[in-house]
Amino acid sequence: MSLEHVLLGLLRRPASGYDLKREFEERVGQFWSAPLSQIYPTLRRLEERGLLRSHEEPSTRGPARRVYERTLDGWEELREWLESGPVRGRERFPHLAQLSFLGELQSPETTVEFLAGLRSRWVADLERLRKLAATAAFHAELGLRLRARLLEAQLAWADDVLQSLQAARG
Amino acid sequence: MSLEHVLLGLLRRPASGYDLKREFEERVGQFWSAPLSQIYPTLRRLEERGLLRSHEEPSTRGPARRVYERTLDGWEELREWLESGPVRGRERFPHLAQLSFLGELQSPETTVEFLAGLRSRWVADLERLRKLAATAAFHAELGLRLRARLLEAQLAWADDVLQSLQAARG
DNA sequence: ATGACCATGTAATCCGTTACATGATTCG
DNA sequence: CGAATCATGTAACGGATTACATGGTCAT
Repeated sequence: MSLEHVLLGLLRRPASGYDLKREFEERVGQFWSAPLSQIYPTLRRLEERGLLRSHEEPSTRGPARRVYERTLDGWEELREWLESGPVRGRERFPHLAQLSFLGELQSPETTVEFLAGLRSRWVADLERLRKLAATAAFHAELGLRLRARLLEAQLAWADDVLQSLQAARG
Repeated sequence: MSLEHVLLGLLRRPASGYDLKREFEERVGQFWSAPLSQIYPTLRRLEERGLLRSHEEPSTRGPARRVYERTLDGWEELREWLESGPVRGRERFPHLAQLSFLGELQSPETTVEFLAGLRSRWVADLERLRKLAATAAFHAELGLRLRARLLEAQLAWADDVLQSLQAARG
């Protein structure tokens, strides 16, 4: 499983499940996310397997915090994962599947609207990203730069297609 | 669920589960896939819900084929899905998560190897894609063109990063 | 007092993958 | 005879999402 590895990766310093949820969004939010209801049990499992250890700490407000840290075995596991080369991800792009069926609707306006919707979403994403990218460490920044390039490529494609659709209609 | 919608979308003409598996690879293989073991029960469920209907047909070889086709309700469901605008996909890019942790290894060679691995994978993907793109209908071709652009952007990024890493090491 | 934030979790359900099981036909 | 292709499915497991449940603190 990758979530386990991602959690190990995020645990550079001791942190609670709640902390990790935030770290998640800050450090890998652009390419991964998980709800607390998945994080908590996963941390437990990692502890059972000896890859993490934990202790309770009082909280300034709210219930006691269970703070996790990597064990040596946990670090080993992470290192192996990182050294095993890039994980092959089977990505799903449901919107592209939609696009390939839109022809059946015989409605150019719907296709145009659809593309315009994608486009404006990507513009918003790119904007958010640019704000993030200002403050980021090297390895983290690599991922953000890629995300930016991908979004730019997507925008170029959308513009392209929209133009050719409009040209076809006159 | 999107798999249900994708199956509805693929069913332009009556087809068996086995047929659909192929259609899948031909028409949306670049952005979606599903094993037969998921396709069969899903078709059943769609039939129970009245979105598909089926009948058996003898096969030239092998067991009888169960051939499905969309009902009016099925077509309605598909149309609504397509008209509801682009599906927001929560994409996971485990390799980018890996990348953001690689810094902790303090080993530039590992990072370089990692990137080189990604790069060569993408080169292979792009090559396969170019062969496909020669023969494709308009709406299908849109998706392939986007895929190509994305792969190109990824390659440009990889080259960029590799170069700057090598420059940093001299 | 109301709502946001801190902090933990369980349960139900769904989606997806892998493994297993079966058997006929055709081509080399 | 063996491998590939046609054709169907079930079962077990694992991963992810959504809903549910609880309760304290702090700022307005």
